[in-house]
Amino acid sequence: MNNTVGETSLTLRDVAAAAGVSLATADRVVNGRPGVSAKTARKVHEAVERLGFRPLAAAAELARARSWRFAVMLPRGSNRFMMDIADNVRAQADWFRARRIGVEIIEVDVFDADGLAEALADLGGRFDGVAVVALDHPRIRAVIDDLVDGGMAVVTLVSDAPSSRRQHYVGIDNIAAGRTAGSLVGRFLGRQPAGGGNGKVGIVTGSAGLRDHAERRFGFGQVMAEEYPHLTLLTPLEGRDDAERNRELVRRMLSDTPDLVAIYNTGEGSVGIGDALAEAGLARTVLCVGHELTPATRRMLLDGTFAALVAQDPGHEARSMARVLHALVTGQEIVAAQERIRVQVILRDNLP
Amino acid sequence: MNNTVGETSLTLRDVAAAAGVSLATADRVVNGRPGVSAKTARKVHEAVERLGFRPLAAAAELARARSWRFAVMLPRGSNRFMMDIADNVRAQADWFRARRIGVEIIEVDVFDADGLAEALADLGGRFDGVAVVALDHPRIRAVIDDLVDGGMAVVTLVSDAPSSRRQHYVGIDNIAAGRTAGSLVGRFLGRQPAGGGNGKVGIVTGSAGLRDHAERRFGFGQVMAEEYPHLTLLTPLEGRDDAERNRELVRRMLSDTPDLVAIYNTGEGSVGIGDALAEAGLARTVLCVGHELTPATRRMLLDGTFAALVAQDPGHEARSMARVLHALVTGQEIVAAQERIRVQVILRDNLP
DNA sequence: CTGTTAGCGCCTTCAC
DNA sequence: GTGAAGGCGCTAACAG
Repeated sequence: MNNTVGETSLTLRDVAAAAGVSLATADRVVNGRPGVSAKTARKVHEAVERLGFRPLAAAAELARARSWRFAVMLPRGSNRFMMDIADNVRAQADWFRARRIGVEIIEVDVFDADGLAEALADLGGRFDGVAVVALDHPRIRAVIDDLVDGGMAVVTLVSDAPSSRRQHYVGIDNIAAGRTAGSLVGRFLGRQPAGGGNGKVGIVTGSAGLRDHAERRFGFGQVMAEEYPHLTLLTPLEGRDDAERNRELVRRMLSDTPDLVAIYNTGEGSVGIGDALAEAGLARTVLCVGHELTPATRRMLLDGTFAALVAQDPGHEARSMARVLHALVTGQEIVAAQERIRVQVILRDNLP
Repeated sequence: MNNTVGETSLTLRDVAAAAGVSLATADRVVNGRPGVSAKTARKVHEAVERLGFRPLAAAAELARARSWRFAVMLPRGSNRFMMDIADNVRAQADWFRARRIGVEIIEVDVFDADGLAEALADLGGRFDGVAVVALDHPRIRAVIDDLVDGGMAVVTLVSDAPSSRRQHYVGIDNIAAGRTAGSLVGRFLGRQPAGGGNGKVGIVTGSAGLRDHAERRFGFGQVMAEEYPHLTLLTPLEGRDDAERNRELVRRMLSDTPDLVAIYNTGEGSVGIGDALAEAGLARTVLCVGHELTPATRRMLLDGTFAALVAQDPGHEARSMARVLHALVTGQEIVAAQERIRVQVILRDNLP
């Protein structure tokens, strides 16, 4: 076991000397640029291995002397979580500037695939990289693939388009997130239902068409069916992530379902659910689990209206997006473990 | 709302010109070095503000042309979690090398305050920064303060020494971690005890003297007393984080306590608990919550022996330690949000 | 296919 | 207290 990490500075010049070639040739080999004979390349590679050379990132960055332009496409005028992402991107201004990266945040209407597709296509040529909250739609896939073909680095953010050739997805596994919510609901209710009856579980979702919400519902349903068959899932109600609509939906749900024991919200607008429960005097009686940490959900976690939240960290996502795009355009390696976005469980006790 | 982040390259030379001074003077002001009159400094600061200048990190790093030495002090021959930290430090070899940082991992006997103190004192002068799994002990505090006075950057890792003048703590809030474990146990058991009796909760801990374990027990006890008074906590048993000892303790606990409903392990060696329960045919009957994700706890989470784990991410901690030490020695800013180590809740469904 | 050379933006002597 | 000049390690023109 070697306990010393990171050796003393060894420069490309040393490698070139060891391989008996010029600096420029060594550089070409190390960076995989063309114009070097196989034999020479081998000599250089060997020297690199033998000496254990790693280029100094700072010198490479400085010498490259070029700047980058990234675009971040977020859903227009939407929910708090997306605003958090945007804020976290802005909070990285210094980080970007220190790397000569200019970032433009572009707002688009995500629900409209054609609009998103056009806005994306419009980016071609003007940017070196894009992060986009995607829709898994044939048109979107096609545009993403065109951009990638055009040499642009493309990462999807929060909502993936797995069928496209995007280089990376910055976001959580939404099926796992749904399963996690399911286990929390199931375990918190207890395996033996207390009240005698078997209990109904209501589901509030943003829109049946959004991939992330659909995946969460799927994961949630899986766990319920496998592990908690005594609980009955009600038909999901679509509130479009809007608190007001959610409140109306839950009001009706409460009057229609006397044996409602829990509610799971796959998206935003949880505060409407809390309000409806409070009106009915059922806060802390009906178990609630939702997604994402916002001022509203934090408050409802603290006052017990929500028992738990399943969340992703917008700060981590914004930073990961920046690092990944930067690594992609500069040809650096991506540290997979660092960029894996965790499915977090937040209780009142581990609120950050 | 400004949607463009990170402007075009502006160099120190531009700032110097705008302020009507030389490059060297502008540099002195920007880096807070002495030898500049107040009036000149003001002119430069003003130009920096007006133009919105930020130094290019890569150029600064390259020009500084100096290397650093960091030491990482970990408990000797200890548990899996510490090995994970060490592995993650080694996995960053490239990151360190790219910044001219040499890292030495030093193993010490943590339980021995005098030995740790000596080993730490021994570092003076030989390193620019240290990360240490600390003991909150007067001697340790004194040595840390001496090192800091001597110009060394000191961060505590996993276990803090809050009374010292260490610049940063890389680790979780252990009271919050204990509270989180308490809420999980309480909620998973159900507010109304099912079996008629009120139920006993066993506690296995590493050593009463370790600050992190003590804090976890404290947080756990708080939640139990406040929220689940119907549950009775048994006296904590010390198994020194050893699986074999833990197995013995739990065997005895099971025969002494017929109405045992749950076990909380504040430390390592959870596998011994699982073994004892399996022998008694009580796995998945007695609820278990423990700490840290290892191959053993992962397996027991998957087979249902453990219901949940409260964890911290050793990869995040190793990277955070590296970034923080680097920022401290190079005088860069620390991104607090990025370095906050989260108290994670891991269920079978959100296993990474 | 290979080598030479002039910077990238900042920091650090050294001289004034 | 201030300025001039060289160099950090690598890249990208340009020659050869």
